[in-house]
Amino acid sequence: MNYQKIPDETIKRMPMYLRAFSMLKTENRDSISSSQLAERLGMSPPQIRKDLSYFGAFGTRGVGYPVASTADQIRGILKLDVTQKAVLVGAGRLGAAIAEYPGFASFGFDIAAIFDNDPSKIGTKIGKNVVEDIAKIDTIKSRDIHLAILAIPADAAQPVVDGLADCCIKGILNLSACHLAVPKSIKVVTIDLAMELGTLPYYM
Amino acid sequence: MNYQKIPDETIKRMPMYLRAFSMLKTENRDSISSSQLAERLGMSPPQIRKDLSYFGAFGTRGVGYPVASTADQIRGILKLDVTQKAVLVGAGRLGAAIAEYPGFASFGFDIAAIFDNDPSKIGTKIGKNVVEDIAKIDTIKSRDIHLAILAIPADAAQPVVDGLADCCIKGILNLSACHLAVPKSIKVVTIDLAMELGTLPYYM
DNA sequence: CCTTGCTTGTGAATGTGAACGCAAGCACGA
DNA sequence: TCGTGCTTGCGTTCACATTCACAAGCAAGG
Ligand SMILES: NC(=O)c1ccc[n+]([C@@H]2O[C@H](COP(=O)([O-])OP(=O)(O)OC[C@H]3O[C@@H](n4cnc5c(N)ncnc54)[C@H](O)[C@@H]3O)[C@@H](O)[C@H]2O)c1
Ligand SMILES: NC(=O)c1ccc[n+]([C@@H]2O[C@H](COP(=O)([O-])OP(=O)(O)OC[C@H]3O[C@@H](n4cnc5c(N)ncnc54)[C@H](O)[C@@H]3O)[C@@H](O)[C@H]2O)c1
Repeated sequence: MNYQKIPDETIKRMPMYLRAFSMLKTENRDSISSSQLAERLGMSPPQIRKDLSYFGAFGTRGVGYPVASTADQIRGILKLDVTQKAVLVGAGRLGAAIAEYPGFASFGFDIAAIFDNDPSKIGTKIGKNVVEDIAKIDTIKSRDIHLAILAIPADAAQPVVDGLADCCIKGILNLSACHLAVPKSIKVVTIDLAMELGTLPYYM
Repeated sequence: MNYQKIPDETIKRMPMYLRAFSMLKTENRDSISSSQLAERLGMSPPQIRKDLSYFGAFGTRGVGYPVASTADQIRGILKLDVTQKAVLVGAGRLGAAIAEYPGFASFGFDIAAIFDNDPSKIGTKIGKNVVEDIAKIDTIKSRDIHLAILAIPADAAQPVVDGLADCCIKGILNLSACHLAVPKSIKVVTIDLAMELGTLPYYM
C-alpha cells in the first residue's frame, strides 16, 4: 500500500473516525453516511470521504459506510488491530489518572508497565501494575513495548527519553511542557494542557 | 489591530513562544535569536520570525529578540497579561490532577471554582477551592469567569456545556472524548489523550 | 431487467500555511 | 564617523490541505 502521500492531518483524524465507528457499533447501526457522520463529529462530509478514500473504497454508493467493516479497516490502518503495549513513566497525580483511564483500552492499548524514581512509589500498585524503578527501565526491551507515555516533570524528561530511545521505544506521548530531542525514528506527540488553554483568551 | 489574517496555526504556537520566553527570563537571558530559539523548540527559524512579525517588529536586527519585552508583548496578544479565571467541571482523578497542576498558573490562569455532581465530592476541598454543586453552576455568571475546563465523562458533557453556554463562558478546554455542539461565539479545544496516542502505532 | 434515487469516490480548483532568500538596518568596533 | 557582520522582516515561491462539483455505481422496487 502506498501510504506515502497521505496527509498528516488525515492520519490525525483517523482515531476520531475509529472512535465514532466503534460507538456506532455499540448502537447497533449497520451503516452511516458521510453527512450523518460529519454532523456527529462537527466537520464537513467531503473531508470524511476524502480521508477514508485515501485508504481504499470502504463505502457503498447510495448507502454509506458499513459500520463494522469500516471500523476494522481503520483499526488495521492504525495498527490497532493488535494490542499495543505502552509504558507509563511517572506515577504522580496525572500518571495515576492515566493508569486508571479506560479510554486507552478502548483503542486497544495496554498500559503494561509503570515506572517512577520515587522510592515511596516504587512497589505500590496502580490499577493492575506495580510501579517499577526507573533505573530498571531497560527491562522493557524484552517485553514487547514500543510506546511510552511521559507524565514526569519537564526538567526530568530529556534524560528519561534518552533512556527510552535505547529501549526500542518508537512513539512517545509527552505530557511534560517541553520539547524533546529524539532520533528521527521516534515519533513524539507533546501535549501541554495549559498551553492548549493558552490560546482561548485570544478569541474572546 | 488587524488580527483577521493571522493564521490559526500561528496562534496555536504563541503559547509555546510565551513559555519559552518566560523560561529564558528566569535564566536571565537578555535576548535570543530566532535560530537559537528554533533549536530549543524543535522548529525552523523562518517560522518563528514570520509568526512574531505578524504582530509587529519585536526583534532587533543583528541581535535577536529581547526576552523581557517580547514575553510581555506575547502575553498581551494572548490576553494573558491579566489573570484569566477558569472553572473546572469534574473533580475526578483527572480533575483533581488539573486542579493541583501549577502549569496553568504559570500562564496567568486561575482555577477559581470547581464543580461536580457527586454529593460525596461536593464540599470537599481540592487545592484552594471547595467543590461546588453543578446545579449551582449559574453562580459563575457573577464571578467574572469566562473559561471552562471539562473533565467529566463524555456522555455527561453536552448538557453541562449547554449550561455553561448560558453562563458567559467563551472558551472550553474539553478533555472528554466527544464532539461538543456550541454556539459560534464559544471556542472549544478538545483533547483526548487516548486519541493522540492512537496515531503513533501508524508511524512505527 | 430496468429505472430511480441516493451517496460515494475523485480530479480540479481554491485556500491556507511553510519555506526561502534577500534587502533593510541595528550594534559594535575601529 | 563610517564600515562590517549579523539577524530580522517580508515579498515571493512552493507545498500541502480543504472544498467543490459531478460522474460512477450500488440498492431497491416495480
Ligand atoms: N497534573 C496535571 O493536570 C498536568 C496537566 C498537564 C501536564 N502535566 C505535566 O505532567 C507531568 C506530571 O504531572 P503530575 O501532576 O503528575 O506531577 P507529579 O509531581 O504529581 O508527578 C510526577 C511524578 O514523576 C516522578 N518522577 C520525577 N522524576 C522522575 C524521573 N526522572 N524518572 C521517573 N519518574 C520521575 C515523580 O516521582 C512523580 O511521581 C508534569 O510534567 C506536568 O507538567 C500535568
Ligand atoms: N483519567 C485520564 O487520564 C483521562 C485522560 C483523558 C481523558 N479523560 C477524560 O476525562 C474525563 C474525566 O476523567 P476521570 O478519569 O477524571 O474520570 P472520573 O470518573 O474519575 O471523574 C469524573 C468526575 O466527573 C463527575 N461528573 C460526572 N457527571 C457529572 C456532571 N453531569 N456534572 C458534574 N460532574 C459530573 C463525577 O462525579 C466525577 O467526579 C472523562 O471524560 C475521561 O474520558 C481522562
